[in-house]
Amino acid sequence: MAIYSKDELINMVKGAGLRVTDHRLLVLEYLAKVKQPVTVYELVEDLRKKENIDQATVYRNLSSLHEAGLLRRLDFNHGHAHYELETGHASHQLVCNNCETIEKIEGISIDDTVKKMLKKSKKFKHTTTHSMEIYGLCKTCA
Amino acid sequence: MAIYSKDELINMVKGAGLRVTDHRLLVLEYLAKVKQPVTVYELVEDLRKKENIDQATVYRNLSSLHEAGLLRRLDFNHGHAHYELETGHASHQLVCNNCETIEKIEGISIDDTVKKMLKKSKKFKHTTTHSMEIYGLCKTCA
DNA sequence: TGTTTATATGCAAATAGTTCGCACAGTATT
DNA sequence: AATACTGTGCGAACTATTTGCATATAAACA
Repeated sequence: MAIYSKDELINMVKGAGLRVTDHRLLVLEYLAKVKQPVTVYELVEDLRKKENIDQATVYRNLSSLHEAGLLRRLDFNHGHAHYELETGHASHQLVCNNCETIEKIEGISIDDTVKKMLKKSKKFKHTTTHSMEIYGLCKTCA
Repeated sequence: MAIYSKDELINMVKGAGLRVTDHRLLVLEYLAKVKQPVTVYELVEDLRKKENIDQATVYRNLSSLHEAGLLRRLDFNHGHAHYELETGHASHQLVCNNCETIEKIEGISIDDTVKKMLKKSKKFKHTTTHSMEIYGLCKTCA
C-alpha cells in the first residue's frame, strides 16, 4: 500500500545521515501511506491517536526530513504548511482560492517549461525538484 | 512606469465594489509600481516612510483587494505572504529552497499544461488565474 | 449641501502556526 | 558497557496575521 516498505524508509533515513528513531519513522510511514500533501495538524492528530508524540517533535522531524531532501514542503496560501514524501517526480496540484480544497494531479510533466524558465533565469542554474500549484475555484466554490 | 494610472486604479477599486480610500490606493499604487511580488513587511515599511498607515490597515486592504480579484497572493514557503497586482497573465517564479531568493520569470505560458490538468481533475472545472512556483537552489546557495 | 449609513482606520490585544530552551531519554560509536 | 551526540517532551517565546472597539471617512440619499 505504502510507496516504501519500513526497511526502505529506515535506509532512507540512515542514508540521509539522520538517526533512526521511532518518532521519525512514524512521520515517514504516515506520509508514505497517505501519498497526498497533509497538514502538520492532520499529521499530529492522526499520529496521536496511536502513539504518544509531541507536536514539537513532529515539527522537528518534518524539518530534518525536509532538509535531508526526503520530504517536500508545500504551501497553498492556507496559512499552514503541507508535507508529502519526496518521490523524485514533480508534484502538481490544483488549489481552491476560496476554501481549502486541493487536488493532486498525476501524470503531468512540465520539464520543458522548467528548462525554458532556467534558460531565462539569472539567479538559478538548476532546480532540484519542483512543484506547481495552479489556483482557481473548485466546483463547490465556483 | 506603473502598469496602471491612478485613475485606472481608482476605477478598478470602484468596479470591485470597494470604497476608494487613500490608504487603499496607496497599497495598489505601490504594487503597480514594483511589479514584483512583495512581502507585507516590505510594503508596510515602504509606505510608512511617506504616509501614516497602520499595519492592520495594510493587511485589511490586501485582503479586500485580493478577495476582489485585484491582487494575487503568493507563498514561497518563507513564512510570510507575498502580494502582486493581478495582471491577467500568469505569474511564474523560481524560488530558492534555502534562502529567500525568488525570481519572477516572464514570457512563459503553461496554458496547455493547465488544460491538461483540468481534464484530469475531478474537483475543478476551470481556473481563474494561475501561478507557478518552481523550487530549487539559487546560484548562491547551490 | 447636509444628513445618514455603511465601511475604513488606528490602536491594542488576541490568535494561530511554528520555533526554541532546557532537562532528560534514546541512538549510534568505540 | 561507556561515551558522545542527537532526539524528545514540556512550556514558553516568537512571528505573521487577525480581531474588537471607538472613531473617522466615503458613498448614498434627502
